[in-house]
Amino acid sequence: MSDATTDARWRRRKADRPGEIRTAALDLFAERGFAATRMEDIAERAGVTKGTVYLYFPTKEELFKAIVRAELLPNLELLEAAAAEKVPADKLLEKLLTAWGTGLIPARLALVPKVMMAEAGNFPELARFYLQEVIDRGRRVLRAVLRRGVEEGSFRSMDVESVSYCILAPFVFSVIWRHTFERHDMNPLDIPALARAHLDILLQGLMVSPRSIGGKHAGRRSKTKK
Amino acid sequence: MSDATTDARWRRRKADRPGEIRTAALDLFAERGFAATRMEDIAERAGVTKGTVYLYFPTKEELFKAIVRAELLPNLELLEAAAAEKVPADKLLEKLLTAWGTGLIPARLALVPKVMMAEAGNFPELARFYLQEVIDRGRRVLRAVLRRGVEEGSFRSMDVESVSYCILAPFVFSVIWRHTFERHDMNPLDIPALARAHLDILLQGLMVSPRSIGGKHAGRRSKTKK
Amino acid sequence: MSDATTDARWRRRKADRPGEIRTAALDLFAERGFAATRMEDIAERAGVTKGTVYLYFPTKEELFKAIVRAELLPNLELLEAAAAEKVPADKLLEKLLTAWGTGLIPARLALVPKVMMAEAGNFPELARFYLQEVIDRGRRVLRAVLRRGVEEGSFRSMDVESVSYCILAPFVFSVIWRHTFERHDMNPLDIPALARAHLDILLQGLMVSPRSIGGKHAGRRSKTKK
Amino acid sequence: MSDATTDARWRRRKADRPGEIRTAALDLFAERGFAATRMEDIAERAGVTKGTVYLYFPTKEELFKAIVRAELLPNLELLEAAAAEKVPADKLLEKLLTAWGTGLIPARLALVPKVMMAEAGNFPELARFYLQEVIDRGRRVLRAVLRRGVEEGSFRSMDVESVSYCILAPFVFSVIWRHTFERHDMNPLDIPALARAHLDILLQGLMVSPRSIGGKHAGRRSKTKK
DNA sequence: GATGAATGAGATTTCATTCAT
DNA sequence: GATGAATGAAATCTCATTCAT
Repeated sequence: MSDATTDARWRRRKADRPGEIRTAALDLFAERGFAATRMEDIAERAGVTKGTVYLYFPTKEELFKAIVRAELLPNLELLEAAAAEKVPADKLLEKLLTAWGTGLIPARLALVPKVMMAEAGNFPELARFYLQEVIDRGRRVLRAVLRRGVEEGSFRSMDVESVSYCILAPFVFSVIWRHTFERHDMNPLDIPALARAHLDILLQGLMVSPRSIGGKHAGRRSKTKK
Repeated sequence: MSDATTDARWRRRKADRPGEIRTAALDLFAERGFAATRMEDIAERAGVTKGTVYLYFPTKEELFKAIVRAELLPNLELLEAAAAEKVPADKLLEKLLTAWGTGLIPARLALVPKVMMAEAGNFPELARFYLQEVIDRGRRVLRAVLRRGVEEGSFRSMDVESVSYCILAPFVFSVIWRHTFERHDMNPLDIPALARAHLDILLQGLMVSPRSIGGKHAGRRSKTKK
Repeated sequence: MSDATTDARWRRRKADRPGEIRTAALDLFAERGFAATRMEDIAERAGVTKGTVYLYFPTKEELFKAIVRAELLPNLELLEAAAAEKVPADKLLEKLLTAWGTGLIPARLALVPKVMMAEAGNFPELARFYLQEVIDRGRRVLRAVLRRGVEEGSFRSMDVESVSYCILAPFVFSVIWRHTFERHDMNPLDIPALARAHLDILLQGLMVSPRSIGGKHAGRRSKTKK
Repeated sequence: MSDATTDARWRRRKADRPGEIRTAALDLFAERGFAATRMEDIAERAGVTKGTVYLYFPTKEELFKAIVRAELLPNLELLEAAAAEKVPADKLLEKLLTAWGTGLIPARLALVPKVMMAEAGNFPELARFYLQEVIDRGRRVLRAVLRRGVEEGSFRSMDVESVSYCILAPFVFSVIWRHTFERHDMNPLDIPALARAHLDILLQGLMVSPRSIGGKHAGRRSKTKK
């Protein structure tokens, strides 16, 4: 409207408009859901006007799909990197969970899954696509690590399919938690502690010869045993 | 319009309309989300018309709140029952996970949490209410069991707060999974197997002297150890 | 609808349902308007249920028309009585205004006009009907009185048409006032005082030889005059 | 849809949309009442579509309130102007009534009061607001004029409160009349004649030494007296 | 006669989308 | 490229009316 506005909108001319819009939209979709998020809200958070969003994305649905597609790559790269590591399986598991616990894995990474969980019913194709391109691929990596651990003799024999879910579950859980209840919770989730506890249980529960890991509560077995 | 239709609408008068509507609505909310569910769809699934829904629930929001409130009681009763059991902590844990794995805990119980996860951002008060009345209470029960297990000498010392989340996570995870990806998944989640694997890992991971449990893959430690 | 015999039989045993419903409806129509009044509100105020209203009046519109028709008779009777009086015109005018000021003319009588004023646009035929059967007839009576007064030599020559409106206006005005603003007004309309003032002005303003009337402020002319 | 339509809807962009919508709405509210007027009708009369109305007014109720607020200023300005005149009270009264009679006071001014009378029951706060900001203020001006007339010696002693109502009544009455019955009436209200008759009665009725005013029927007292 | 659960047409309101500027 | 006024389809919600009991 005013000159100031006009100036402002040109000030960031070089900025990545589509990226900014996707980011704004993803945040809002995660917070309110796809249907409850208005295009105008997305535009506002991205610092543009409604019309501009349509300049880059023909429909709200396409915007959503673009987000999922755009977030796909970082996910896959992370998976690729994880699979490439050539260390013993138990060390790899420890590394992954530690990366999660110490915040090396960015929390934003989980926003698409969070939205996906709520909207899979309304976007079946997208859900199928996501399931195959990200989730199944991730599970395959995880199953391979577990199988390698068994072959290496460090892990007990196990139902790798089910165990892979057990390993993923607390991660998925924590993601949802942070985006749903944390804001209202008195005692917010202590992710590092959760990661430590999870790792401890897993190593104790999966390894043939459990070994102690560092931490407040972990690895006291010998002591306790008397 | 036709006689048949006219007859039909008066035939089932004595039925529990509010209950039927709540059930239909909860199913749809879980499937599509709150905003994406039309009142008319709810009515249709409940076998009534739009107007009838408004006869019992003044707004869509109130319908949602009524659902949460109505589903509260069964949840709390289940919790109460779980807490009342006077058996060793590890037996109790086993019992709970077996109940889940064998379908004794109805899957519908988890629909409200599923919807809550998607809608907490839009219904902050309700989220807070649910968090306190169901989730916090459930966590307290679980923590008490874990603490008792430690005191009884069967569980290792642990960070009960974090461990309680690790125990809950696969349950929550499976709930979400079934309502989001299962329909598109080639290999649907094997809940009994997941429950067994989870129990195995937990007992191995938490107990001072792990004991064998029945199952395809579980409890081979002693053999292997040797 | 049903035969007179049936009506009569019930009238003795039970209350006059149609009358009660009309009364309740008229009150609400005057308070909120026709469109803003719900059939259920009418039923409730009449102490019956929705269905019962439809037992006596096929539609909301017919209920309104029935009210207008039912209130017609008392109005006409009042007019007839007024016209029948064989007294000098100025005495008659005084009598009428005194009747109004002292509450001899029931306030309810004006509810239909009040509603009519708001709804004439939506019920053109009814408005026309009311205009002819009540209003025009009333004006004719009033004009006759004025004309007689001029002929009798007590009133000045005048535009009887316009003067008849001037006489009616404060009455109509007070009716509306009471049903719109009085509830919110600090100084509610003092009808007796208004009637006295109106009469004073009229007699002073219309008569050839004005005469004093009783009252706080009225009839001080002679004194003031010197 | 068609090209012509598409063109048309962008053609008059610069027009004062809110004002046009308020004007259209006020006309319809006065004609049919608030509840009986559909937003779509308002839009149509304003030459826009439903959605556009909501672009400027969040709800139908707010539109009504905006109308009342917007019409407030012209009313108050008129009052201010009336009060500012420094002429003898009887001259002022004459001037006012003549202004009304000759159409110098626009009839639209009375639309809000007309609607207010029908809707006061549904908008109590607005009624109270209007009563205080317009009506009470208007009455105060009128009472001051009357009191000044008494002090100046031109008016008889009187109950200024009641007399102020008597003066207002025919004006209010005529407004309602025109918007309710005139369309169905064979003999439409002759406002100039009504204003003349009213002024004649008032001057004769209120002044200590009545003076003749020009007009067909007025001021024949001396002749008649004879 | 009386009831009130159920209906569905129609109102208000929302918001994704369009397009002249 | 960017804007935002305008649109209209589709949602929520209301309520006059029906009819089995």
